[in-house]
Amino acid sequence: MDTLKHHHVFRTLVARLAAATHLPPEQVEAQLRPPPKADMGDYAFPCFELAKAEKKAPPEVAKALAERLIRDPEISQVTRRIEAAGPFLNIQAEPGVLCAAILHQIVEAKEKFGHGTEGAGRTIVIDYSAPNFAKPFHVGHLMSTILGASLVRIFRALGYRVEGVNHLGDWGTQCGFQFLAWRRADPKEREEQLAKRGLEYLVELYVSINAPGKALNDLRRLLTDKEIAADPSRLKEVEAKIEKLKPEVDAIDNEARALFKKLEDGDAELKALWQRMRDTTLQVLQKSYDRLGIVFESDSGEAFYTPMLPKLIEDLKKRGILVQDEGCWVIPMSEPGAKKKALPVIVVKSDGTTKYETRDLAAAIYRKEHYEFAQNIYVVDMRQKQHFDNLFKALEKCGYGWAKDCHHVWFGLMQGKDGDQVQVMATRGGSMIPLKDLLDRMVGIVRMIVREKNPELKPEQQEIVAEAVGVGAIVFWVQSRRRTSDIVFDWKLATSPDGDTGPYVQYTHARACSILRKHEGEVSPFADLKVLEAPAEVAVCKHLDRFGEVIRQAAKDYEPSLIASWLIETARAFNDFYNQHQVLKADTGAQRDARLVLVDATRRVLAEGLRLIGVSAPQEM
RNA sequence: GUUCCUGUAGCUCAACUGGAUAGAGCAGCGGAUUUCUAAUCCGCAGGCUGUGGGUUCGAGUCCCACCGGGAACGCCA
Repeated sequence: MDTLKHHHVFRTLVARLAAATHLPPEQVEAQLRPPPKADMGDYAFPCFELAKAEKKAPPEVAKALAERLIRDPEISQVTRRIEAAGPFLNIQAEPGVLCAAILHQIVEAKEKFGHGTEGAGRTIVIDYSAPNFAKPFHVGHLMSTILGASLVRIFRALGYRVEGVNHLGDWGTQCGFQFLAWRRADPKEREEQLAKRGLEYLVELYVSINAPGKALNDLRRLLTDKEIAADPSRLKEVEAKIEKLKPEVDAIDNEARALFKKLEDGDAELKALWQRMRDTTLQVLQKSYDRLGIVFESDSGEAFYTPMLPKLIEDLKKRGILVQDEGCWVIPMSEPGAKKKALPVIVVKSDGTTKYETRDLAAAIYRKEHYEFAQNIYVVDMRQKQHFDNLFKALEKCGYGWAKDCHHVWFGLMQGKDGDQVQVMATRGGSMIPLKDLLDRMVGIVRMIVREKNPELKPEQQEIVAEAVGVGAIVFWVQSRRRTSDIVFDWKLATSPDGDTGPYVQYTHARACSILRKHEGEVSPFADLKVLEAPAEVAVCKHLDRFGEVIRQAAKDYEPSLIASWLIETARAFNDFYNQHQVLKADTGAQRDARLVLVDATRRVLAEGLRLIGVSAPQEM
């Protein structure tokens, strides 16, 4: 399964350690880890389990093991120091040998270093981004979009065939709201506005038609406010306002629902309008995807699956999986023995229309038939956890064993800060920041820095760098936290160019490229890499060595942030090396040649790591 | 009310899935440039890991309770 290839120093240690302890090599490999501090050594082996098996104290076992290994001729060729430190066995590899072993792997594998073939012949479907029809692309969409696109790249690096699907929210009652707003607008003006402002105008329509509904919600929220609840006169006032507003909101809701039903029933005029609105949306989205370097294999949204619904529903009814409940057709979710009744999944609403659950069922089945996936992944925020739990359970109830291959990769919410109030960014509330604004602002900040730091760069080159570093900074910011925590959007934090950021890693990469550029020649393939013995050199190599392991962990946990933090650590190690040692003006030619290999390897691996998380790597900045 | 996330330095986050003295960045203070890019590097300071119990050789990590923050709770998506 795990085809991670280790260099010969590591392999030797595992083999000899396994022989000395009589443990299976896999177990030794799993336990062998770097100690907390670099001066303790390169590898540490905890002796707790071994001690348990031998019924001895761990420090005693560690000591005996150390004495044994020191006398092992194979081990002594690759190690400099082996010692017991309490219950741990610490091993320092022979520095030059270790550096050479690691760098040889990179020189050989080039861009493929760290990649794997464990996914060969298997397909993964990743459903991500999925913005809604006729709504703006804002910073709230960043998480799914960036996380999903990154997972696509990571799984491809491990040999999987990956199908990225942009499951557009282009069907449902919301379309009815959009149509209603369109109908209420002046026919001449709406054409002009759509031609001139495109998506922006559609968003305006959507916000305006939802304004009464939002006002009603706000009023209802006031009812639970302690201060108001305690004051009968104000409470009455609020209740009166609600009563007054309710008929209007109900009317809008009913009309919108009716319009959506008409669309779903096949009304040609609405279908044409729908197509125009969809095209307008996609056209604008494409600009953002281009800037982020994202390409989807499919943009089949919810609408794509609607033709499959009647047959699916008929089939489920026939098999007795769908049952009637309060006018709806549902899949019951309650387990026979459970004490609490779980709510059923509604597949057909009482007015005969379908829900997004219906389309998600059809989509999953279609993907299984069409792609034969090994995994079907949904990159959607945590609010929909229950929805996906239900969806997967429903698939199971439909008799699909592959339901277990479906995963909801959830993430925390992007929240806006309004004074002390923290709330989720939403289109309805109008509190969201368009993605374009955020990217433009960051690019602007970077543009100023480029002009200041690198004035000899040609203006058009400066602009390319500003775009790459600006967009990269935002992408890195999103990727630099674990996906499970919420983000409170803060302009200052999101757009900072200093510290543990994308620009830091990009700058490090550019520095490495700069050395190679100044070298003006080939990096010698015959360099004697064993001369790389300084602690800073060894530290860089050890970081590079971890790349493959980090990619695999990121794939296993669906957590690209692991690559982001590894990039920071690796860049830091390289900058430390850069500060301490000269490359082009090294003391000896042998040292220079070996360090050039190190610089070249670092440059390669950093660029690849950045690519995997969706950040570009300019050669100068 | 039920369920699910979350709580670590002033702020934003890590901690290799139960291992050694809990680490980075920002902000603050002090240093390093006759040098391949100073968008860098080094040092100082900053902590009862929300609180209380439990599990064991060992807990930020697992279990229970409580407190604070966020979210979901069928005919929206």
